[in-house]
Amino acid sequence: MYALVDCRSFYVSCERVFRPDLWGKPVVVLSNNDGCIIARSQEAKALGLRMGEAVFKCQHILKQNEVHVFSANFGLYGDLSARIMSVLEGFSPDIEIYSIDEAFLVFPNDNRDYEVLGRHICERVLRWVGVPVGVGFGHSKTLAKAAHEISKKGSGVCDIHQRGVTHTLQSLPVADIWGIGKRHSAFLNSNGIYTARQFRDMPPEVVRKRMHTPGFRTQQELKGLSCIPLEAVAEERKQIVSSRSFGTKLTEQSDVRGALADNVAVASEKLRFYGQAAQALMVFIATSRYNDDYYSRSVVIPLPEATASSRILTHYSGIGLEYVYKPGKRYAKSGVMLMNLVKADHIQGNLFYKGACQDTALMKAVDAINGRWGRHTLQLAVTQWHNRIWKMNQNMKSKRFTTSWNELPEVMSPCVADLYKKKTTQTESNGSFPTSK
DNA sequence: TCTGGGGTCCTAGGACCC
DNA sequence: TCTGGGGTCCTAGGACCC
Repeated sequence: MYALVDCRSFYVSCERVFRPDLWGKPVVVLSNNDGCIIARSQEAKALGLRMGEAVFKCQHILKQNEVHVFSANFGLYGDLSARIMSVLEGFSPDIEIYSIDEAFLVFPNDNRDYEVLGRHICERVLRWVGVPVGVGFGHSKTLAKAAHEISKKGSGVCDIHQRGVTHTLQSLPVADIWGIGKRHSAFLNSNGIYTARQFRDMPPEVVRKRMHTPGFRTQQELKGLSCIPLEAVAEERKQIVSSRSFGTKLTEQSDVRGALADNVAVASEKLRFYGQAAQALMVFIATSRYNDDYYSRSVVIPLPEATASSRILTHYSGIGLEYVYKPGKRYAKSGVMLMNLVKADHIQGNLFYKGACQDTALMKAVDAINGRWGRHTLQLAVTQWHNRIWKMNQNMKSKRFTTSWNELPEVMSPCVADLYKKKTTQTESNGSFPTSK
């Protein structure tokens, strides 16, 4: 039996852990640069705020309804996610961490009451971490996902077999099936298929012909035949991307070069963390896609030898930039993609290339120092970190409550709060600040 | 004026091999 | 006039996920 555990409005719930006063109030979390909405509380959804909506377009709704707005704080979300996953591991050793806010668990298929189990999971995660979750059960991952969809409208827990699969799939729109995206649901709708049940009962040859292997697998899964196995051990990464929109549009090549160097620093740190090296590097830059003169170029640079050195990768990113940079544009975004990844201890030498220094010891030292003192403590001079004008806008970011000693939340017990009040009134005149926390 | 970031899998078709 | 059969590798583009 598969279980899917999914956090409710995950980023919003993370913010609420340290702002319990925001329960029941409309809250949204914004993308990097505070550009658009990427998470909404139930109350915010009810106001008609849409996923991915540009902030400047719905500013009036946010203001009128006193919506609480947060800049993205991915460090906080990642840390709370890790805590939730470790709680879930206590329920089953067979776990696949599917995304930052979702995990699949596998349980023996016996006669136990799975909805009771589901409620235990919800209670424990809420009590131990503070984030509400929902749980769906089914004999395949797709059925567990479907059960979870249904659980959102009810108590937060659903065993699709207990409720009756056919009956449940009948109430699920085909577009809400895991693996059926926009294109396929439009195609299905145009052929009179609106519900998950109708899709499940379509002739398999038709599904295979029009939606190929992935669509066929999804259909099999809805019949209770598990085709998508649990991936308990994460596969090796095939590519690593780092890209960022700039806080302000860039026109100088040297600024773009600095931003690219930072993209390389972020991506290659991840690369080294996974013990991998890249055989090729893609560089891309773009102006705003919403402008008429949208300009976007990319170039792939094969490297003479696989590497994980930020110094070498930054060098090649500069060469790539020469190819794609066109003067006179207002650049909005840059990025790098590390490709054709191999294990760092299995690098194939190049017969016609003398081999560059891999900087292994240097990178190890850089990562150790940055790990201890923060990502931008040591970096290449080309980044021009302290003069960067591409800095992200993040004007409403919460603190690093769980990952920085200097930003621990302060808690006051009621009796201390009373003392604090008294002291504050007493000392207001001379301005000295009470120290009790 | 202002609009995010990071991934995977599958297929068709071209280019090549014997 | 008539021109085989069996394969691999690579890439671009499409579709999907969070």
